[in-house]
Amino acid sequence: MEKYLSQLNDAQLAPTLQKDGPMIVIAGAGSGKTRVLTFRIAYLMSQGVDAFNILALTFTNKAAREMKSRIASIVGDSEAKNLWMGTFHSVFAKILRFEADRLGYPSNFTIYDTQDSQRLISAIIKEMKLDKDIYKYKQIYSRISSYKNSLITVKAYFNNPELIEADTAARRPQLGEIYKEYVNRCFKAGAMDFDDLLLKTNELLTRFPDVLAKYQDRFRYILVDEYQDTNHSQYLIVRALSDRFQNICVVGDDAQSIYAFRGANINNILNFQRDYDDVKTYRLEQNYRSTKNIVNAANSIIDKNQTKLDKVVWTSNEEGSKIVVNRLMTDGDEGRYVASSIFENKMQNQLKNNDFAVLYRTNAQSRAIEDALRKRNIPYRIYGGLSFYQRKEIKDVLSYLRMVINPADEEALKRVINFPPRGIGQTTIDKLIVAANGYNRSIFEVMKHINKTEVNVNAGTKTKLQDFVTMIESFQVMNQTANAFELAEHITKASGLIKEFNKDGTPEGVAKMENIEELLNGMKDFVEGQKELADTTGSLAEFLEDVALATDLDNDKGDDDRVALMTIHLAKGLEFPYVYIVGMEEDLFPSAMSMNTRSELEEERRLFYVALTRAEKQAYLTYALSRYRWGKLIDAEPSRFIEEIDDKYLDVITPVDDRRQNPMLSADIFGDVEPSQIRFKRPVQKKKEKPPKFIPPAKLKPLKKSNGDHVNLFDGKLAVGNIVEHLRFGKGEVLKIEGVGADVKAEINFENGGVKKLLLRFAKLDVIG
DNA sequence: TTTGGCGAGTTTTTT
DNA sequence: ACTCGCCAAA
Repeated sequence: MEKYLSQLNDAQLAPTLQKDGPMIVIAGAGSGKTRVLTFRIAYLMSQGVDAFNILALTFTNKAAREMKSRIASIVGDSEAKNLWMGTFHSVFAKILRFEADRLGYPSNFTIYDTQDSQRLISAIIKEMKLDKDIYKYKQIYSRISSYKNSLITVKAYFNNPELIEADTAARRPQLGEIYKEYVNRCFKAGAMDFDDLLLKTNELLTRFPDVLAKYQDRFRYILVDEYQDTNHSQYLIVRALSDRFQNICVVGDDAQSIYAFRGANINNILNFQRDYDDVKTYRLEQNYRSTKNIVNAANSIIDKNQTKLDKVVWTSNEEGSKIVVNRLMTDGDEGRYVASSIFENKMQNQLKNNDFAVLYRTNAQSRAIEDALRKRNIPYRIYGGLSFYQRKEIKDVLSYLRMVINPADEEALKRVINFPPRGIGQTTIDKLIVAANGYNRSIFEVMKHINKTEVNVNAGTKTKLQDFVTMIESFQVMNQTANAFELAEHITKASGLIKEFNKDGTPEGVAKMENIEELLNGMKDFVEGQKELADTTGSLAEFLEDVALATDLDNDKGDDDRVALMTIHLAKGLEFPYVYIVGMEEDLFPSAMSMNTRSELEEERRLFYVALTRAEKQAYLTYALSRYRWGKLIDAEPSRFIEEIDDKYLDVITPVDDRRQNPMLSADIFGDVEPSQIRFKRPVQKKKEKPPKFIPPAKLKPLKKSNGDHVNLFDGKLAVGNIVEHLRFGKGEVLKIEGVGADVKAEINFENGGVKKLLLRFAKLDVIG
């Protein structure tokens, strides 16, 4: 052990060696907090603490895995095996499964993801015949979510006139009723949503003192990473569990608190000293990650925040290069700049792709970067966004699997009962739901005993329902002998899913098949991987739980060399030699939705702090003067955060007074103003079209006249028209064109010289002449 | 009951 | 572009 401890500096050593009692470690960015956590756990074990008695809560399951394997390399595999490490959600999901009967849940309960929850809420709103424009399901979901995270149960809600009044004032008096029905339906479906995993854990620990005592006794040493991002629900769990032994070690950085929007409460870290007696406070202030320039620049930003703990992060690393700031004309230019800069850096400094990360505020920004990287043949990987497991075809397969484990699962049932189509329509499903509510049974049970019920459907439909039940039950039988992979493979065939996706041989269908293929391969790996680890079973139920709680980072095998693209939120805790922070624009970063209050703006500033402190050697900040948002090209202004950094840390390569390089910036506009005063002003500028790009056959619709870009279409045959709207969304773009012609291959010549090739399919036309 | 066409929304961040 | 919900026609 000694030889390991010698790797720590004095500041890191002190918290590592404090065995007992409550302690908080305020750890600046890059100060080695993971190291402290790892060595502290190893040290506890070397002091005779049983791994069985240690609980460590981390931010991602991947972080937990990595830490565990490092601990294993110090204390040995067999010792480390009994450690409980993972995210709040995954650890307490396991405990809840074990204790489920206390709460009246089956131990095989489903975990609803956000989409499942939102669909259920949407269905309830419809059933209650409420106006969907007032009761927007997404808003209702986030309202219910925040109630749950504040431990406001349905009962507590109805006992709180203020809440009812607030929702009534917001023209949503039925919110409580929706909440009540949602909770009921989840319960009957044997399902918990993400927030329930924490809420029900709290319920379990409060209602059953013997259960509380059991886990208090078990988890004698508790460590919590990223404590600044815990919400009220998580806070109470930690308090309850640590209450008996008070051996609680929390690690965090108030400057990196970025999850207030999902209920994280920065006061949890600010008030820790108040919550426990004799708290020892440690500070890790030496940064080992970044250059002086980056550390100092980051400090100069966070200084602008009022709410913070005293802490001075410093480093003895080299000075390093200044932070490069670059202005581009459009988001496309921004992408191309990032791609060529990465390319040059790679060539000049012999770097690998995974030395680079591109960070952005919103997932939608990844597109322009992707396009540019692809053109340059630079391999990349996007983290987050729509995850693999949320794709339609994957969720369809998973829903069949969920039905096998928990046939009461309402959302899974509704997805697959008529997909592929088997003649069970909406009317029938509605009747089943009504009956299920009436009998207080699950929909599946009602279907199974359809002949004993009063459900009014005709004989043909009854047969179809029974066939479906029989099919699911046959899968359940198979699940007793076959492994998860074999079963899934069988289900994709037997359910008709494969036939459905192969039916028309479209590229989309092929892509979907490939995804299903990938899912099956993943399951195969899972089954084989679990065989080697004797402690787990590799069961289907386990696979589904992993899938429900896995983050995108967790799936990263880290074995391929790619540039990382991700949101700043996802980048927390990671580090890269070269970091590009793109979209440094007002209304984008800081987000337009987060500038109403000081605390919101301060959270955005902390987010910027997190982004900048990911960089080890070099950081780049870029912004564009115009950018496609909501499908439209809009003007943008540089982010205030660029101005907040002290100039001496910056290398601004496109100063605004450099009019030679930037013909767009004309003298008339700036007049005789000093360059410093005009720093971030920019002239009004004409829209600029994207360079030529081949797009596959486009759907073209005649539109009513509007004043958009004027272009000519031409072809050997006949096609004339105007582009009236140029939209970009998701991964593609649409030209809305008004014109006349037949099905023709055409090119669009833009006035600035660009060319687009199109197949025009005019559906409805105003024929001229 | 199914199917296709139409219109609306998408873009704040996530377990 | 893509998904989702709604509507009318088959």
